[in-house]
Amino acid sequence: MSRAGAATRARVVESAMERMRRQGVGATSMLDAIADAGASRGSLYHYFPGGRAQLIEEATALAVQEYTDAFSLIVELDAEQALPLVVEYWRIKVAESDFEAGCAVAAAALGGSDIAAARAKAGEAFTSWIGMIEQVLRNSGVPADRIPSVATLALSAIEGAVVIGLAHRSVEPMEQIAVELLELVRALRA
Amino acid sequence: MSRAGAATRARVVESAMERMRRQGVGATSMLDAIADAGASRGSLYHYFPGGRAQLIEEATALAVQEYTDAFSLIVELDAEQALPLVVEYWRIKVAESDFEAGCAVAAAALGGSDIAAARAKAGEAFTSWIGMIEQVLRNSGVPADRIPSVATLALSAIEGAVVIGLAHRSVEPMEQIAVELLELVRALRA
DNA sequence: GACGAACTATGCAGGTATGCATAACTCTGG
DNA sequence: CCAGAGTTATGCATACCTGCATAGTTCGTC
Repeated sequence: MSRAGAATRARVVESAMERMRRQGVGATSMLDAIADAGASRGSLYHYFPGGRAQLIEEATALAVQEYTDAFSLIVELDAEQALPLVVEYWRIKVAESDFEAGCAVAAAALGGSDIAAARAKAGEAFTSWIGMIEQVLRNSGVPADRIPSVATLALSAIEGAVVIGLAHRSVEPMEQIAVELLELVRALRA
Repeated sequence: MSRAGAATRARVVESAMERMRRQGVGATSMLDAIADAGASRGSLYHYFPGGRAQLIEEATALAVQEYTDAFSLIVELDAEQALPLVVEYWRIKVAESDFEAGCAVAAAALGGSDIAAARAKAGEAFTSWIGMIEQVLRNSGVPADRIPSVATLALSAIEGAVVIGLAHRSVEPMEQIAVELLELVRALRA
């Protein structure tokens, strides 16, 4: 994988991630991924000797990294600043897909008992994101004993609002939970 | 479909719903469903002339009805009584599958653009459930202007907590959001 | 008990997915 | 220029799924 190969490989993984967002893990095939990426079938077992399971796992890892990068800055902020950023991110991402694509990590979490490795990666990502939200809550003066449960509530609400938003073809759920989560933090502020 | 047929047909739909909960829509095949239900392939196009799309749609509708029935009583209750019931329902349902099966309606919402009909049904169900939660909030003395957004927050958090709980193989997310949602309603009570 | 409808069982065609093998091409370094 | 690793192209075996057709069976009704 000297030069061109790396780009092709990355495109295949990205295509798989996109398919997962739109159709879920179960309906995401390797042939779809290479077709979207404009790669040939020969590339598949060259780059992914572990077969489909490896591709799905890498697509999940890519999604985790993409979202984590996008949100890495929030740990410096308080809830008043961070929450609108996160909600706006998902608002745009869901809307620009015309309400066809959600969160690839949630898709991995809901996949079958094949792809157990990808599901485990999704779990680790959720833990990490809850940790980041806890930092935001600390920055916001939320009492320490409430921080873990409020952080879990926030992440759950965001993931759930994306699902409901897709079904409703609307960003309203995301906007509503943003308002309420913010009000909650304000009420808890010491 | 005089007598035996109705039971067989119902078993097939239920098997499809269960597969959706465990593997998502995309990985749920008609052959899986009849295998689980102990039916023969001949039954398929006899009962479901609309093919796979019809089966998925009916499985989604069955899930909607099952959950709606289970929660129909909460509209008489206040949040203090209703929230533990709903969370306990999902806590048990997820745990008894050994963290393999989530919400079939969420699975339908995250399915591909085939099964658009099932996705629409999921959207209607979410709307209906938000309405039921709104009634609970009215019963609990929550200010009227906050009721829609708090209801959306509650449903989003429940759906999201199920997803995260599956990934973590834990019921803790569900328990944590229950605590926080209850605290939120208490703080809002007039 | 016989008829007819509902139901079940099984086979086939077409399409597609995975996993692998083999061959051809490309690009780099010597 | 050329040797060789890296990369791409293509074909094949196997298996699965859908959709349909056809035949056999069971059951209620008359």
